[in-house]
Amino acid sequence: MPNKNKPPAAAAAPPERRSEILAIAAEVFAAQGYNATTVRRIADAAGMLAGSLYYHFDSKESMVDEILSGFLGELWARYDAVLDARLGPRETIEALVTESFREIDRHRAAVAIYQKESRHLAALPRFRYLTDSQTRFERAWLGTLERGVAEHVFRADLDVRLTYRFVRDTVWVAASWYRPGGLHSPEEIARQYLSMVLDGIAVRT
Amino acid sequence: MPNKNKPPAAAAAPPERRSEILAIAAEVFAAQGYNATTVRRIADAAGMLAGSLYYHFDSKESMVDEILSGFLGELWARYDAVLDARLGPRETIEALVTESFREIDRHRAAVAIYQKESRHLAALPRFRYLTDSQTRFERAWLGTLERGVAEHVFRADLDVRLTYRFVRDTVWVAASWYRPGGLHSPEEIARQYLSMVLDGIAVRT
Amino acid sequence: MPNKNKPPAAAAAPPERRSEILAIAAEVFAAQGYNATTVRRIADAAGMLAGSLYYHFDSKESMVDEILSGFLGELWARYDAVLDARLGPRETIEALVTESFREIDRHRAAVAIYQKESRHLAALPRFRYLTDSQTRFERAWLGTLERGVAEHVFRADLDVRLTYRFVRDTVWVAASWYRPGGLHSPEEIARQYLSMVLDGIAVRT
Amino acid sequence: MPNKNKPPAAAAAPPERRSEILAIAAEVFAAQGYNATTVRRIADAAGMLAGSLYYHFDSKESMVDEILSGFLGELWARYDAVLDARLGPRETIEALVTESFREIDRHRAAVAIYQKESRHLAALPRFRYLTDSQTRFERAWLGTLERGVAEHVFRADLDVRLTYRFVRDTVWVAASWYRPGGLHSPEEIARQYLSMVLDGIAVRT
DNA sequence: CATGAATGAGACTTCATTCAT
DNA sequence: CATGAATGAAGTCTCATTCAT
Repeated sequence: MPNKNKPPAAAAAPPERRSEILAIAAEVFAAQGYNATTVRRIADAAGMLAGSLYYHFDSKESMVDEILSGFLGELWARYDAVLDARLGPRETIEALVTESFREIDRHRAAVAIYQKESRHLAALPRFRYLTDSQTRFERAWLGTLERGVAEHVFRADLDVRLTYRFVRDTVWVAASWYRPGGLHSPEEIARQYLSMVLDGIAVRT
Repeated sequence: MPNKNKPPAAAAAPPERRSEILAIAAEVFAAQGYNATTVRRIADAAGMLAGSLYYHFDSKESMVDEILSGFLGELWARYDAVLDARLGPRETIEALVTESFREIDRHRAAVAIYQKESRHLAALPRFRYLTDSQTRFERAWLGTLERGVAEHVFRADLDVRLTYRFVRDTVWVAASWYRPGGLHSPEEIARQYLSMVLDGIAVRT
Repeated sequence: MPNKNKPPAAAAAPPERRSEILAIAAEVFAAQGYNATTVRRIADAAGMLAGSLYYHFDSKESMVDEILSGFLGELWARYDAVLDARLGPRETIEALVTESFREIDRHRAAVAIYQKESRHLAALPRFRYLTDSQTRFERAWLGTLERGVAEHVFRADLDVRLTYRFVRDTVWVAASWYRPGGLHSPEEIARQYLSMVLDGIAVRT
Repeated sequence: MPNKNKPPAAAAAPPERRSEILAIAAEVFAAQGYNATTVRRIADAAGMLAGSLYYHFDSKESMVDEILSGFLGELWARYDAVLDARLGPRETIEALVTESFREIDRHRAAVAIYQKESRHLAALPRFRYLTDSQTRFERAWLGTLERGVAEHVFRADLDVRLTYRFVRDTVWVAASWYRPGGLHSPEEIARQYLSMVLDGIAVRT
């Protein structure tokens, strides 16, 4: 995935500038949308000329690629840790949601891009991993919900598939309004969100 | 004469072809994103040449404009009817959510566009009504939630603003997966969704 | 030169509308320039749709053609009358200038178009008569000036060719500011102009 | 960086290529008219592709802008020098005319463009300076002529306003036929022209 | 005679990308 | 590493023109 033109330097000497530019690019992509973002805008923000970006990256596409695959790689490391812990359904959902909001906290821009551009990009062969990830995603969440229903932890009268969609979307869309360092910590947001989804907003009678 | 200075929303005798094209355009915009959609793609889908679109519309921009303002106009007619009925907080939320899903059913494409492109477009003066609408939107939902808390219908331990965001997003994001004529009627989806949000997915103990 | 699609009506029944439209077109061409004038603008001014113009005329080009050839036809009728009268050089110049300003008074728009678009249009085969006219033009004026020098009516120390150019341009450029029905009659303008060119603006010492 | 927000007239270190292209563009604009000149034609003449022009310039419009404002800037520097010298009316007219023909000699293309396109372009806000310049222009010439009449240097029986128009037009229209390096130097043309305007072409009796 | 709708060529412009320096 | 200049494909839009009704 790294640039093919790059000198074969060892990982010991990490190209500082590279990830710096990537972070800038992510921010701009998130703010303006991938298509609407010109390579020049990224370069401007990075303090260089458009052409100079091509020393570091193959193409605009490979920038988002790196941004998204980086984010998904990290996300799955956390998700897998949760899933491998074989907690109960409710606790699994809680952990997944919490990790999701933490990821939004760490990689807000990447998540926003993922949320907005996933569908377009998935059409390109190079981004097949987006679809793969979504499949795994669905399996994990849907499976947990179903397990919860089977174990009488979640209500049986709900359409599991529908519930999955609601939950999935709400978590990720949060990336569009979340601002790191704001009033709420990711854990606090997760708690509030879980409270709503698990127990409802209505007062119990 | 059909072009230039035509009121974007209404017309005494709506030229058949116009709304036909608009529906097609909405579909393509929703599927590919506004920026990524070329005028030629719309024309192709409408069975005409790109240039011919400009007999009916001033610009690509004015097409989305008409799509979005049409959708918002209709939406607010329904919302206002609900709000004017002065129901209780829970019933108001139920009615708003139901109307929202109905609107998704009727104007899926428009809602999807609204969801995805709102932020970019709102930067243009011509689309200021998007921001205005969002403000009214927030006032209506937030107000109802707050009233519910005051009247002990909704839980007091939830952050109302956060809850508003969760609810708002989830409803509209549904436009990205909803397919009219699918398994669930909008009313059924609303019921499921309300059940989750109001009472939670966890089994009561 | 008339439209080939026109019903073969006799000249006895002159198509009123035709010359009406032509006058409007001339006005717009003069104001905006031939290239910058769209066929729709002419149609607007004539109270019809762009397509409808093509019932009366073959093309935008044939409109200017008719405007210019009509103007030049009339102009040469007058010029020829003057030249055939075989006046003295000074009187000939006076008469030509006077007729020119009269023509500007009658066909201001056509003259302005001639002045501005002549060069472009002359490149097209159909407008060769523009070049022909200019040649005849030069012959008439230059000849008169030379005759005047030979007969000691005009100063011998002036470059005749240069003088011709100055005189020619000044007369026609007047079309760009002249407004029929203004303060000065064409004859008055001609008198002022001739006074300047023939006797100079300096006080004689 | 050469693009966007660059002062249209001056630059400390004028990029070679830029003014080269500008000179070519001026030539083409003058020959074919601004509207009729395609950006591709300019690019062809400059030996590049149409799109490449946009590295140097914002738009076709900003090219004429730079051409015209450059020309007017230089012209006014000369005119101001003349006016500040506070010569007599006749000498002032002589100096202004001479400077004008010199300017035509230096910037023939720009003058021709100014002459032909001034009116259209002045409608655009960006070209308001054209109107401003024309106002100053009128003030300078008209004022000098009036002073001349008051001082009995110019004939009192001439309409000053009309004379101003004749003189103004004739000088500038010369740009449409003048060829630098031709038979006559600008000074020679000015002398001939002044001789005609000041003393007339008729032999004194 | 005129309308309404469309065509098709071509205009200006944008932008990712390349490459010599 | 970065710049400056250019490429070439593609995009939005304009406009003269046509034609069935």
